[in-house]
Amino acid sequence: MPEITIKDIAKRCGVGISTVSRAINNHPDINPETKNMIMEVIRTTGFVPNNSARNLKRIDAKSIAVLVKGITNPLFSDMIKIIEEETQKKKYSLVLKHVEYYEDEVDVALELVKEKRLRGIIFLGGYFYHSKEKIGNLTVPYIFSTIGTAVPEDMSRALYSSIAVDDKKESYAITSYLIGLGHKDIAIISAESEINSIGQLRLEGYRDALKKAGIAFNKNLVRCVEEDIEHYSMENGYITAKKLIESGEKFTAIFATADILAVGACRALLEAGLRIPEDVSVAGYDGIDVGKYYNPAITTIKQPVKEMAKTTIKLLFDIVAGRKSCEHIVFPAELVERESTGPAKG
Amino acid sequence: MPEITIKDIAKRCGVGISTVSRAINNHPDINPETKNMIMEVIRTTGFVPNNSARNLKRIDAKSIAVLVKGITNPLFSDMIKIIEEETQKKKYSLVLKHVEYYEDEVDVALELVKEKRLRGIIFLGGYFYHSKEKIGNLTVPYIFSTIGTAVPEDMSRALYSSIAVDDKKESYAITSYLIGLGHKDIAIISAESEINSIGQLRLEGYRDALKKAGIAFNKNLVRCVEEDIEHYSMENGYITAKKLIESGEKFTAIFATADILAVGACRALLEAGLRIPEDVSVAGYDGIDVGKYYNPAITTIKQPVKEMAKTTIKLLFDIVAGRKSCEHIVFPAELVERESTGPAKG
DNA sequence: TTGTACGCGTTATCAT
DNA sequence: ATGATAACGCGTACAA
Repeated sequence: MPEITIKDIAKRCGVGISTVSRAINNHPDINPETKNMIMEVIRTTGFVPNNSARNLKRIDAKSIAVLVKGITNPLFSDMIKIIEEETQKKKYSLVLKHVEYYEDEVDVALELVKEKRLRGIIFLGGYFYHSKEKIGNLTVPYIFSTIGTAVPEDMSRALYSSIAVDDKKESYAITSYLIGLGHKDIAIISAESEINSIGQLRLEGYRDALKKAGIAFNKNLVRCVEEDIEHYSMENGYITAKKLIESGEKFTAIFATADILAVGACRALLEAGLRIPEDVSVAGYDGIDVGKYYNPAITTIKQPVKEMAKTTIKLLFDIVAGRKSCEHIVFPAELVERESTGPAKG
Repeated sequence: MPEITIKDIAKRCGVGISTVSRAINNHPDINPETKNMIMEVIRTTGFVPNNSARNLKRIDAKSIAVLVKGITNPLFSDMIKIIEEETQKKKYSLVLKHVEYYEDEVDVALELVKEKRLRGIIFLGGYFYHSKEKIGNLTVPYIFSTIGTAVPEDMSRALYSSIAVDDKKESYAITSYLIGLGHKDIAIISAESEINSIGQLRLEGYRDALKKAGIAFNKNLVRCVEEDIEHYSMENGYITAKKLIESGEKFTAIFATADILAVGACRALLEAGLRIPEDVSVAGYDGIDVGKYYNPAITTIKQPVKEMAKTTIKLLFDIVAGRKSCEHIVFPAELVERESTGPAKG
């Protein structure tokens, strides 16, 4: 297939290549008439400039990228939307790239930087066990926005920026809240078992809260989701809660480490004939929409997604502009009491 | 920043450029020793080939793309996952591209084809009012997978392929189901007012069903979602249902044209002290997870997402391989009766 | 205002 | 097995 190029347009118009280029890129020094003529030919001929060739030449791209690991995560949608808006305001273009779960996000970033001449990168999701040397190759500014992610503490903090919620602390807070309601047998549904994962951090907060209250830790109340299906899914929350119920282990509350798991857990409880919160209280984490509209509405730790997104993009532009270097910002989350939690039974 | 290129590697290794290229691309005719040496240098030096340059040269890309309009749509996640799997099996690479709601998907496709040398395209979401001439510029095979999309009938059917569910028919089916339960005052919550949108098609099915049953059409029972917030969202379902309730108009059932709207509607009903389905029945459309786990579980029209995705990718590869030309496949959906619908009151 | 010619980083072709 | 060189399509100094 003979792809149509800028040369063909030039020939057809009886002008030079550069004139066509000028027309395409809205350059000032070009005769409006010739420009119109050229644009007309381009329209009728259906010519589309080849981006690869453009990127290859261009030094100045004015674009940043968001690398998302896990498009399924509803928290990301809101963040992306805000990042898009702010990026547009700055007259930058945004490259949104979906990273497969088996891909290394830094490798993907490295490629993308060369390909698109990026000025900066935002990492959304994924874990970050990246060697210093590899991440050192990343010559453009980057930020780990760790909603749903854990940044290992051993990573040199001067090397990167991060925006995050303190998972351990917030997890501690909601567990303490349940304890305050009189609950002692609190089950936890956790999504990951790897070290430094958010699942682990949230689990730690839970343990700390129990310890503080002098409640013995019962490992039978710690339930990890199924490995072979999507970890963060209603289905997995449902299955895991169902197993918990059928195990006969006693509990009066469940802390699901994600709202999406909480929904599934609620369903399992309801199907077992248990009332929420009269028989069992359920608390979630994240603050996504579904928790608000569920019946009963689910008590949760709400992450300030919008503020975090705004801060993320602002920080990135500050760094790009040389106004700032690395920063590590931790946002407080909010405990939202709704209908799914109440005093412990009896 | 002095970007490191293949030339630098060649110099450093004391070999020719082409040898380095061969090493990178796993070409057969290269001495394993030199290859190892080169790869080692590449590793230590952190060299990453420039994709723009590669795409510019390459004839043979073996890649296809999915253009998604509306990442929020949970239906798409499942489809994408399957498409990814199948694509990998065929040793193709997949380019996933998010199209902004204000962008023209065909324009984006046109660019992408040139940039990435695509072999085929799958359109997910979006509407398709594309002029023949414009879409005629698309020289590679493409498929409109119309889950959540309407293909205008006036489009020359020989020009494109499509995979779809008959929105009108299925909408007719679920409305008839409600009528069969004795409902006469059935409200509908619809998401779009544009002609040929799925919203409209589903509305038509609803009207047809009423007509068939001899029930007068009451325009006060047709409620369109708010324009200024995300159309397909729980929030919008909630707001719209709330307005309906407060209007005082009488109804015993609601047909929400998307499960996600149905969830919001349920919440509004429950907050108004109405019981589901005793006072009001609620039916959705789509068959997404949340409907299954909601309380009450929501009766719906379930789209065979996985089968559709499999068929889509299979058809695309068949067309790419020249085994087939255009096809238009309509899938039957399934009416799933759950807890949110019951006999009409009184 | 417009056209010519070079180079961006890579792969493919053709010698060697 | 390896190296030199011509494209790929476009932007841009520079010349006209």
